[in-house]
Amino acid sequence: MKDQNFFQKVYEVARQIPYGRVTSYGAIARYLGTARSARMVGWAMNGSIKNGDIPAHRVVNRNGLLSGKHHFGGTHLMQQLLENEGIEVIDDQVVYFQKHFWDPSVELDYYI
DNA sequence: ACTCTGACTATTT
DNA sequence: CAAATAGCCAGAG
Repeated sequence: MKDQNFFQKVYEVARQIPYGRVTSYGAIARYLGTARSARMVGWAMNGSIKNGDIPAHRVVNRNGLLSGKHHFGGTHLMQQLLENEGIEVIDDQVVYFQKHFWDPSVELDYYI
């Protein structure tokens, strides 16, 4: 097992994202203590696909843009999933992103 | 052991 | 205000 700790944490947090909510890579990274490793969060999400059970579609960049939609295999699968959860997505961007934003550092207390 | 890359973010031009 | 650049960490070749 090595330190997949990082990935593991990311997976756990991502898994705890409530239905109809979205968060940003940076928010997760910050929650994990590695605020500057937002990219790593995305990398972890990449593994989350094969890992499964990870609602990566609820994780977008800090702008609410579906940056990782291309990694979802499909074209607009990510957008469709979000819309299916009641999140308005226009032009690959989450509308009222701030309103749907879910900050793990705040909602999940400060530790996992 | 070294280098490159990447689903980001903040800053500067 | 929009676009370009740099900084950043950690995994994979």
